[in-house]
Amino acid sequence: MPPRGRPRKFDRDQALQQALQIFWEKGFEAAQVGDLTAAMGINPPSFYAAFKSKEALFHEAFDLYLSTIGARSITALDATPDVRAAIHAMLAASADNALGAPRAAGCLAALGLVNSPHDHVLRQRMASERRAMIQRIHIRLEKGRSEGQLPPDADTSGLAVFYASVVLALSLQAQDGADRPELMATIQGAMHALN
Amino acid sequence: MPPRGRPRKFDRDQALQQALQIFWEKGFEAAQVGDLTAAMGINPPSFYAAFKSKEALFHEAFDLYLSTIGARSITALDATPDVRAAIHAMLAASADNALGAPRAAGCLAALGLVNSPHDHVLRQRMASERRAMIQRIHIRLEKGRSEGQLPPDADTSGLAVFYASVVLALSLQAQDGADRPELMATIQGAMHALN
DNA sequence: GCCTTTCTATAATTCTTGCTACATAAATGC
DNA sequence: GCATTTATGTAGCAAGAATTATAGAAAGGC
Repeated sequence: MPPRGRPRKFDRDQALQQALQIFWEKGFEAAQVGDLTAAMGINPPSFYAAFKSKEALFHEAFDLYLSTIGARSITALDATPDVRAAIHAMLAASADNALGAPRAAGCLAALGLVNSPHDHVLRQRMASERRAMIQRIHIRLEKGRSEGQLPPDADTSGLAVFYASVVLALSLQAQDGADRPELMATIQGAMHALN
Repeated sequence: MPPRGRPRKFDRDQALQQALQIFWEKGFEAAQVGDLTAAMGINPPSFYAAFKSKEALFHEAFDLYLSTIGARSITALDATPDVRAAIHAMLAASADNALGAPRAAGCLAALGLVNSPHDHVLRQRMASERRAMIQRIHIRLEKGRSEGQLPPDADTSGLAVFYASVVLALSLQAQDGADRPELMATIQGAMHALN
């Protein structure tokens, strides 16, 4: 049966996607509620009734980002059999995401709230996501080593930190308007660490 | 002869240095005028009389940053004879700057105003500084190649983009609380691109 | 000594921005 | 039909932040 009161005139999921675009393009702070409601096609009261607050909306939008856009590089990392190819595929997916972002915004997880206070909840969530990325890369490298694709004495944890940093750098470059060849040059340079 | 009216009770240069610390630690937007005046030990009217506006003050503080802190990596880059050692010295200087920054803020030029609108004057100045860094690295690599320290077919412009991106990544990592060993691992990984 | 000039201190003022009150509309359940 | 529930739209509130008005203080010039 349908819910009790007057039904929504807008689609919540679609509005969330619009909100993600705005957050991604402008960042959390620069995206103001007026921008969001305009893109979502709703008014402030509907906004707050459906999403609680700007911060809560960002959490939801970020969930959506991770499960769709962000998941691509993780999939590339885990689903590619050869470890070098896997790292390359992850970096290529990151570059694609950065280039496909609205107004060259780079990765939302990489750059989100970078200039906010350290104790900001959302900032800490971004940082925690970045740490998780280091972990994922480390695990993948360890798997590659155990399969004999890397030398036994490879510094996998150092390499994990390095490749995570390259993902961040790709986003920063994209924000500065770098094009695909420039990002590819960065990836190519980074791949030498595995030779 | 001394200037006409009542003399300042504070030292302008010293106040500027304090302001730089605050901007560096918190970023342009998060550093509010109250934080700045508190650190500078002055009141808002003195602040505005001496520095025009928060934005003008940031310009001055950034000048100071470039000519002191930022200059260290450029000096390291230019003053080291061997090109590989020069790149390594530049990265090490960047890591030092990032680690020495107040509250692990990373490089001011690398991360400043990253989440601000693209048309913000200060943001564009940061971006322009980052582009200049790519240029400097490129020139240094070209010099090294002409001196026979790099293979004749080395992709110096691609490598320049890559190493500039590593500088950015070091700052982002430092903001997330990375310690020296982690930054050194990133540098070590990056150095493989020159082998 | 007094005028002019420039700085200092307290206390607003103005502008932005996230958020909400209020009145109204559209659905369900009895 | 009427009460209940939930959504919409207009208009505005409240808090925060950059900036300034006003009065008074400290120097030089005559």
